[in-house]
Amino acid sequence: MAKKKTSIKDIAEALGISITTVSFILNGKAREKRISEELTKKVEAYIDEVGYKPSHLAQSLRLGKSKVIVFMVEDISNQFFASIARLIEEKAYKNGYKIIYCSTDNDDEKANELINTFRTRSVDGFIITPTPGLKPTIKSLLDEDLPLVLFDRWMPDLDTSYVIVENRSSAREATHHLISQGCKNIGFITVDSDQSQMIDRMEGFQEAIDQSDTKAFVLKVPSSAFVKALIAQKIQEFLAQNPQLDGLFFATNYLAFEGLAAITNLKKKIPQELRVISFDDHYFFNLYQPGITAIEQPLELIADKLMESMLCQLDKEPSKRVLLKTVLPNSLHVRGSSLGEE
Amino acid sequence: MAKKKTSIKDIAEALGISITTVSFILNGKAREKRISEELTKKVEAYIDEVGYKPSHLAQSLRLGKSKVIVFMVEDISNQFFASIARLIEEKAYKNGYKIIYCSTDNDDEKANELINTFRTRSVDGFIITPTPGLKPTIKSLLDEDLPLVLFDRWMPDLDTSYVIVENRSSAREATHHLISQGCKNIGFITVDSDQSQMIDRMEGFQEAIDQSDTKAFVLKVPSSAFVKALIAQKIQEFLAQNPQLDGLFFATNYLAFEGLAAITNLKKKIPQELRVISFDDHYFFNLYQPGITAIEQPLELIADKLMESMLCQLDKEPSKRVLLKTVLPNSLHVRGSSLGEE
DNA sequence: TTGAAAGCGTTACCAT
DNA sequence: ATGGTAACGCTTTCAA
Repeated sequence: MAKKKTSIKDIAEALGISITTVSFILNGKAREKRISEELTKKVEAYIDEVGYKPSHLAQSLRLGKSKVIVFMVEDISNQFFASIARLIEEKAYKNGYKIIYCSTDNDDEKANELINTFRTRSVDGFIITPTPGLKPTIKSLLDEDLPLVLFDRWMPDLDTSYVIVENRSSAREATHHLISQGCKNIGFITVDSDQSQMIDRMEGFQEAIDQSDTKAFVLKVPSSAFVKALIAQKIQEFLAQNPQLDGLFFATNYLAFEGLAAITNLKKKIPQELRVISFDDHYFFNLYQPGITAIEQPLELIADKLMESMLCQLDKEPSKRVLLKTVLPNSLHVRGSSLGEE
Repeated sequence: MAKKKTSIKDIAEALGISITTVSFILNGKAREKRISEELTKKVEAYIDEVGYKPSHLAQSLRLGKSKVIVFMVEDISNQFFASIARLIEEKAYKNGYKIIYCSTDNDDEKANELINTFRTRSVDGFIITPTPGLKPTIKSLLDEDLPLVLFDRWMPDLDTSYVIVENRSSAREATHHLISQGCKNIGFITVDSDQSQMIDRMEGFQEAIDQSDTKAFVLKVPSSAFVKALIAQKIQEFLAQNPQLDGLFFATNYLAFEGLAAITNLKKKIPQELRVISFDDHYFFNLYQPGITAIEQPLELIADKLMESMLCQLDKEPSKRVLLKTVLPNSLHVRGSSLGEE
């Protein structure tokens, strides 16, 4: 079929008019440039006929904008990130943007490399879940005035736009809930990392503990142990070593998944022997028997704010950009797993 | 900081040499073009110093390849597609390709629009989970010699590269398994759609039924009912109307999720009263009590083959491309949910 | 051993 | 009311 792609030049030649005229018509400037109705119609008809589509590449090169946003997360296959990906996709396409994704695995080196691949001005903006080691790179992005929104975590000493949730207060509230259900010895299971969201959750937990006469036990699963089987094993050991535990708070859902496996292995009854709660609600928690109490992040809102924060940078001059900083509330879904017997 | 981006021209000027020379050195052709060691070193040092990165955009325009692959699936937030996304990402980046994703929602019109957005030669290849209505568009992609790999489903009367799994035989095998566990009345729950993979699964189910003295009950959830709550309701009605059912085969995992909720609502015991099996294994199935027997698609292999099929088209001349057609085997994970009492 | 220049497909300024 | 043309940043052929 169509061997050679039609270009604006071909159209101009075929119709015996100039490239400029075609371009104007294509860009809806026919009126403005006072090109005759008649010619406009003719050109439009021809464009339709040959099915011409302008080259994004050439447009990007010329205009200096690629209409591409990079969505750089820890792991795109993680349900949380995948859901956000789905939600921002809609909004992005609606605004003429496409999304390139990539996963960092929380690996600084890999993340740095990826950012450097993209900063090659082939990309208009970055949405990133940063790791602490990314600070210099993020800073350089900022220096280059590249639109940037951090999410899930942020960098307290960098002036960036971000969308995060109230990790600390939600963790505190959830811990209070466990305490109110009669827990006296609560285990907090988190990852051994200094990502801001994890630190905040841990602090919220500690705050609640400090305000009560509950005992706290903390397990930080080393990120080196990040093979599923190993996580489960670590948790199982932790549970076995602390038989007095009557409550368990997982800092994120994939830890909870492994934890549930461990609990099942140990034949502990939820919630009778162990009350369980997790950060990051998941479809699964609702289906599990008993339902797992969880803190739900407002996905839709996060996605909304993410794109809003991005778009409001994309349009404007670097000088008069507004860096939206959003902190969103979560909601606690109380299900069977955390209820004390009454 | 760096206000103006450095271009190859800036480098040439700064060093008082020509653009060509810089370009040659950048592209590792210094040797080949016999540019002096000395100059090469100098240029490389300077490039390092100013942190120059070539513009992908300009390169793409010049070379006619964007090094971008579109990954167009039904729904990127679906765990299956998200997992594949994660796996092909690795291979793509390793080969210098980036991935733009988009979700079709199985909506022909939306999918068509998306494809047309991309065919604008800003993209080097397409990986697509097609819907039947996409045939003309896919055909036109083929006509334009755009590298294309279908997956999850295929289009029997189109000569394309694809990666699919053995839906029919796996469904047959799974059904046989249910029968061997004593099921006499098996319900098959699928979506009302003519996607090839769903048809194949259904046929596999029927084949097994036909070879036995088992009775089959089929529920096709209308895609119009695709709100989660509605799916669950449809399934619940189906179960209530067919109390004789002693086995249930879900054609895909999200149906199973809703089905499990329905079963829980009806207080049916798995597997004592109802043996359950699902297509598309999921992390969740292993954790659920009892474990849900499921057919697992070989994700890694699918991703491997997907990129292999893509890359082997990307490199070659349209005329001498090989269209890889891959059909991969699944594996049945037997868990508690399908075991007959003995 | 190096350089000039054409060209990829656009847009937009400046002419006419 | 239209058209010529430079420029976006790069690769590559041809010349020197």
